[in-house]
This record gives sequence, C-alpha cells and structure tokens, in this order.
Amino acid sequence: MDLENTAKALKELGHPTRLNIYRSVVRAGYQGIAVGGLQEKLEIPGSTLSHHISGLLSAGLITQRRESRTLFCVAEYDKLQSVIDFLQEECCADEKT
Amino acid sequence: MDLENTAKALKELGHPTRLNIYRSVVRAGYQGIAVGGLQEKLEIPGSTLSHHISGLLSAGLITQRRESRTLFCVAEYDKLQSVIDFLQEECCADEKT
DNA sequence: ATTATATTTCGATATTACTAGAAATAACTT
DNA sequence: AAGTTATTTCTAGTAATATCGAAATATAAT
Repeated sequence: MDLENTAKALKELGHPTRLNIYRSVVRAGYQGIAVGGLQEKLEIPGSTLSHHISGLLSAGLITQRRESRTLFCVAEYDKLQSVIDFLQEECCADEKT
Repeated sequence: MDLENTAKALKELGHPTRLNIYRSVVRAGYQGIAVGGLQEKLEIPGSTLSHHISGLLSAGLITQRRESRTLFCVAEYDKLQSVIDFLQEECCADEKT
C-alpha cells in the first residue's frame, strides 16, 4: 500500500474514540457488531458514532453488512495487515545495503 | 500499552508528512538521520519539520542523539512494535470465547 | 568576541476535525 | 399508510492541527 493510504488509515485509528470503536469491531470477529451494539457498549451519541464509523469506512478498515434494519460493522483484517506491513517493510533498509 | 498512548502514536503516524519523516528515520537504522538530512531529503521548511519531529518525539516513536551541532533522529522500534501488538492482540477475541 | 551552522520557538493564519442535537432517511411491522 | 426502530445527514459551535517566515537559541570555529 502507498504512503497516502497508509497515513489515512493510521489517522483514522489515531483517535481514542475511533480506536476504541475499531477495537470493538475487531473483537467481534467475522460476524461483526451492530452500530447500535457499539452505541450501547461505548455510550457514544449516535451522530458522533456514525461520524467516526464513516471515517473507519473511508479508510477501508471496516466494512458494513446490512441485516434488515441493522447495520453490522466488520473489520477488514487485510487492511490492517497491509498497514502493519507498510510500517515494518522498510525497517533499517539503509543499513542493510 | 494502553489505548490512549496507542492512539497518540497512531495519530502522529497518521499524517503523510510525518509518516514520511518516520519512514526515513526507520530506514536510517540505529545510527539515525540528522534533522538537516531529513530537511534536505524531504524538502520541508525547518520550522515545519521541527514541529512534526516533536510530534513523533512526544509519542515516543523516535528519540534524538546530539553530535555537536547536529541532532540525529533514531527510531524507537520497540514503540512501533507495541503499537502493532496493541492492534493485533484482540483480534477476534469475542469469537474465541 | 564574532561569525557560521543547526535547530527550535514564536506568532499568525488557514484548514480540518470533534461533538452532538435535531431533522431526515431506510427498513420493517401492524 | 401509520408507526417503530436503526442509522445517517445536517448544522453549527468549538477546538485542534498544519504551515512557514522571522526571530531566538545552542554549539562550534576563527
């Protein structure tokens, strides 16, 4: 992944509330967690929560799946992995040469 | 590491310019890279660069070592690792139980 | 002491982000 | 079609961040 996209993902993770949301989504595994579930669990006003979720979505860190009226948030583990890969790939590159 | 500190580190990495700076520091390995070296390499005004470096310092992602007039920036690899550990540790925890 | 070099702090401006109530939309139920 | 539930968009106020020139500081050289 490129620098701009990685920075975007890191930025979205770099806010306590959003990191907490993301963490809850990650914990929920492949089935995900409902927006309402997050709201209840984290006690965040709906509008604020929705705003933060859209940040995580725009970075590709999570996706959503609808089941009738309920929207589930699901972690995109691959995205997290590519962020981590970006952070680690150039480690000590100048010394290696 | 706790959520607040991790979010702080991610926030500092979550800006294209700072991520680029950090990357250059990481690439430089254990000897580090001078502030002036970064300035030349990345073509950032001194005051802007200094501002971003202090962000990375405050998150504990880098440290500095002085050699006469020159300040070298050195990556704190352990800090990066603990950020990564935080991101990965709770993966699918709710499903595992 | 003066000058040169390396880096930071100050100050000012512009942009972006955070928060949350109120209104709107989407999907289902009766 | 009227009501209920789940979530988002709108709006607006406040706070935080980014940028960079100019001035200040720190260290060394002459």
